[in-house]
Amino acid sequence: MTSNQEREVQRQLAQIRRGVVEIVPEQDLVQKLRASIATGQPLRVKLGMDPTAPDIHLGHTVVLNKVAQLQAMGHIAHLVIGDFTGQIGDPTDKSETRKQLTPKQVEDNARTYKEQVFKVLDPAKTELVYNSTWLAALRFAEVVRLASTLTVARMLEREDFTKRFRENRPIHVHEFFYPLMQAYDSVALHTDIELGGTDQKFNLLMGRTLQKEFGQQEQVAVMMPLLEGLDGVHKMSKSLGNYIGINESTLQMYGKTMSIPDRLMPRYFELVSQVSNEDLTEIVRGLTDGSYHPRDAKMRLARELVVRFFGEAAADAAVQHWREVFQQGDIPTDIPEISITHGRYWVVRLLVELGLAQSNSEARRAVEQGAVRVNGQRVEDVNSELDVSDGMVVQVGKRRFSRCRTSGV
RNA sequence: GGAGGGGUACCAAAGUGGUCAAAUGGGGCGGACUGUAAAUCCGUUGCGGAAGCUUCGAAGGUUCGAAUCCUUCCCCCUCCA
Repeated sequence: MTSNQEREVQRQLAQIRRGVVEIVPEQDLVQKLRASIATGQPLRVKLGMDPTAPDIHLGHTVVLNKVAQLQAMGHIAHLVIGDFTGQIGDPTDKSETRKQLTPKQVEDNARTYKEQVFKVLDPAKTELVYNSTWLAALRFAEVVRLASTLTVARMLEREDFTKRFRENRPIHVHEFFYPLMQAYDSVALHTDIELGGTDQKFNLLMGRTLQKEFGQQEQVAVMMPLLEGLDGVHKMSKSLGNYIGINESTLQMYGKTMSIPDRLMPRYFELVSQVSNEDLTEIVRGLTDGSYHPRDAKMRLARELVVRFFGEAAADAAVQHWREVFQQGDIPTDIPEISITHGRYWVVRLLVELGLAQSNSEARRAVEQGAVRVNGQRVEDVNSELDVSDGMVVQVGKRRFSRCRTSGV
């Protein structure tokens, strides 16, 4: 190995290390990088995606960014659509067995994925694969063999299993198969590096176990931190509603970013921003010693995100919009339009019609609490009847708007 | 297969015949204050334009009246086999 090559190994290693929580084991990674650089063979990087919820958010991009980085170094990525594993669902604290997706749903979700994922990944260096391809083909005898490689005690090392076990909550036997199947993906793909959040540690390590069992070189597990969502506490997830989707409108993206708790700014800059290391250090320092206003940091981040996914022009518009609506309290220009039949409506019903309230009771409460405005005018009386005109703007609280589009003539 | 414990609203958790649409806490939503931040304070949180209706694992039953008592069933947990 030439010294140039060794330098390249160190360069890649240093880059890979950025932002990661843990590389297990790092020594294996070094060896793989050496081999790859010496032979010119790219490493095979695996990232699994659950096809049940096809919307990608910033939390996902933490890992995706890392994959993109590896691609930039010349390695190739296998994006595994877990259409088979998705039937079980990665065991969590609460989730019960998931309902099986139809092939059509999987296909739809996969398509949505592709669109979004390639906003981050390099399509030329990405192979999209479905794990049903190999998992569905396994015979029971082979499954038994897989299962025989590990013990219940080993399974219970997994934190959520231990926890449930300890708390006397149910653990279904089939849930044990999830890590096994994910691990088998690595066998099927001869994976060199598997990426995942820290919550994936157990599964990632299982891949090593199984690969060894199959006489393969063991993969390296690279774990990224879990990004906290808008609430600042729980990890970003769609089901918790605390996410920023990369497919959301520019205004949503900008606005939601602005609502992230201040204290998360250093973390967001580290994990989702693409600022240089030097800038990052500078930003964090400023936030810490108070010389950099957290709001300004957020504006910078919010702008960067919108630029990245939608471009400069969109970002400028988003900034301007945000200033108008939230700093000056105007009605936003770009709000969802709901078509509605022309006519006279009881406020409560109108809110429900427009999707601004789930039920009459909820709508009534909103009015009673002074949260409802029509064209900027507060509606005080629950019994009000309103004539709906085209373009009328109805607002609940500070953030929910709908514009009426009277249908027909 | 046997013995015992348990299933209450978004979550946690009280309630063991009426005063329970169900305490309390968390979460959510709204308001005030702000920077769509944090903290704090206040209100609200089954459905229903009202009368009222439905809710405490499910279905029946006892009762003037049940989340509370009885029966059957489903599910979870523990110990034993």
